[in-house]
This record gives sequence, C-alpha cells and structure tokens, in this order.
Amino acid sequence: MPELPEVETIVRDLRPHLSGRRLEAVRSLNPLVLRHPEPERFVAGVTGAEVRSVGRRGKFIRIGLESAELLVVHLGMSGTLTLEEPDVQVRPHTHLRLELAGGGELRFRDPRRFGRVLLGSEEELEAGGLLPRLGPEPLGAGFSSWVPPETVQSSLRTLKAVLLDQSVVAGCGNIYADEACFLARVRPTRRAAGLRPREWQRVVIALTVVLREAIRRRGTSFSDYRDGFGARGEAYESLMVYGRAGLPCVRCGSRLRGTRIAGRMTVYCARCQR
DNA sequence: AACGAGTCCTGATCGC
DNA sequence: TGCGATCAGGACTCGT
Repeated sequence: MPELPEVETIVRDLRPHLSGRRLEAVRSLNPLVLRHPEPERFVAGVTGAEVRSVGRRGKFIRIGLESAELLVVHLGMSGTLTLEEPDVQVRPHTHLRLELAGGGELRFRDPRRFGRVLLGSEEELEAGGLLPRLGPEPLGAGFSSWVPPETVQSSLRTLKAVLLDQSVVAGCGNIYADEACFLARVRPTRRAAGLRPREWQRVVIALTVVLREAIRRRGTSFSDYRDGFGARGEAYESLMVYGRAGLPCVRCGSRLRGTRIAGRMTVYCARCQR
C-alpha cells in the first residue's frame, strides 16, 4: 500500500520526465475516481497545460500546472501512477490516461478504487474541503525535535492510531507505523497519553529512520505498489515486523504478536516493545 | 468532541 | 478443480 516512501519514490521518478512537459490530451477518464471538478472542467483544465512541478504532501501527489492549478492524485490502497510508452497495453482498472506532448503517457491505475484524482487551485480545493488538513512532514526540516500537540499527549487513543492519523503526522501508514514502533521499542497498543517524552523522541526518530530507509529501497512492494516506471520496490525484504506475525523477532527471536488496532493489523514484539 | 465502527472495492488466499 | 467466504486497508461518514 502506498505510504510516504512509495509516493516519494513515484514523485522522484516522474519529476524529471514530467516537468516542462505539456499534457496533450486526456485519452481516458473514469469519472468514478474524479472527486473534483466535473469531468468536462477537468478535461478542459488539463488539456494543453504544461507541468511546472511534481511534488508530494503526505500521501498526496501534487502536479502543478502552468495555470496554477494542481492535479492531485491520491493512490489509496492499490493505486499506481506510471509513465508508459503509448503502445504499451492498457491494463484493466486504468482510470486516467494523460497523453504527453512528445510521446509518453501518464497512467493512473487503481483496482480497488480507493484512490482519487482532483484538479483545482490550492485555495479552491481547500475551501471545498477536498484536501484534508495534514500534520507535519516527517522528513521535513525540524521534525526530529517535533513534539506531539497537547490534544495527542492527552489522548486516550493508542500510539498506533495516532501515527495513522494524517492530521497528526502526514504520510505514515500501517506498515511504517508498525516499523517505527518496533525500532523505537514502544508497544503500538500503548495509550498515546502515557508515553514519556523520551519515548516520544524515540518514536519520532524511528519514524524518520524507517521512512528514509524505505525511500532508499524505493518503497515496499507488498502487493500492488509500483514505482513511477512500473517496477517493484525492495523495502519489503527489510521489514522488521509488518506481515511477520508469528515469526521470530529479528532482535530477540521471540514470536512476534499480531493484533488489531483501530481496525488495522498490527504486529509487535512483546519482549522488545514495552 | 472524540473515538470506534461501518463503508467502499478487488484480488489473493483458504477451505471444503 | 472450482467456487464461495474471508481478508486486506486509507480515508471518509455516521453514530455514540
């Protein structure tokens, strides 16, 4: 599932190929994935526009157009955004195809259709409540000294639930929340309010470490994720806890426990994480 | 207000 | 072998 490292990898892959290029035509569009605006306006707004920037905020891909509008893509659970040669066969569940001037095609594919596409100015999208408010970027400057807000420090929620809350920290999903908790040696089932300052500090540092390492490995290909060119990432092999319930802890060898927090599969080591 | 639960959706996997 | 049931989960909506 695409989280911050996967989205960042895609953005880095696409940026040099999209920047300065013109979006010639919308070759196909499934209205079901288009959250805003109406299809007619979307096509009119995209057609002929030059790409000025390719960026990311949390798990949102933001493609800036010369019109100052943003083409925003969220990959949901199973989404991919790839650059393809036009003659490469279009796979099922491809919901958006943007033809690039000078060859190539940007394709958004998403079998489970949890992803979505939006177009509009930042102000327009925010005013319409189409972009959720997001917490700080874990890889942004100064995050290593980040202290969770009072609302979190007094929250009855679990640490895991807090890490998954995009309004608290942007970009963390189920995989890296578990990985960060393991590296920080803090149990994800703990109440957020109960964490001591030094434990918070460990979690914060651990989160940046696991995210950076995953980016270095070009993302985790668990099932659907692919980079900007359709290739798999190799971070899956280096996961310490996610998907490893019942298997030995890489640190102490005891059996990793699997449980469910906030509806999400959660894996931790009861011996290493307190 | 804040939090849990339900919802959407398809493909992989499992058991009979 | 084949088919139905189950599971996975990001972010949104809806109750409590």
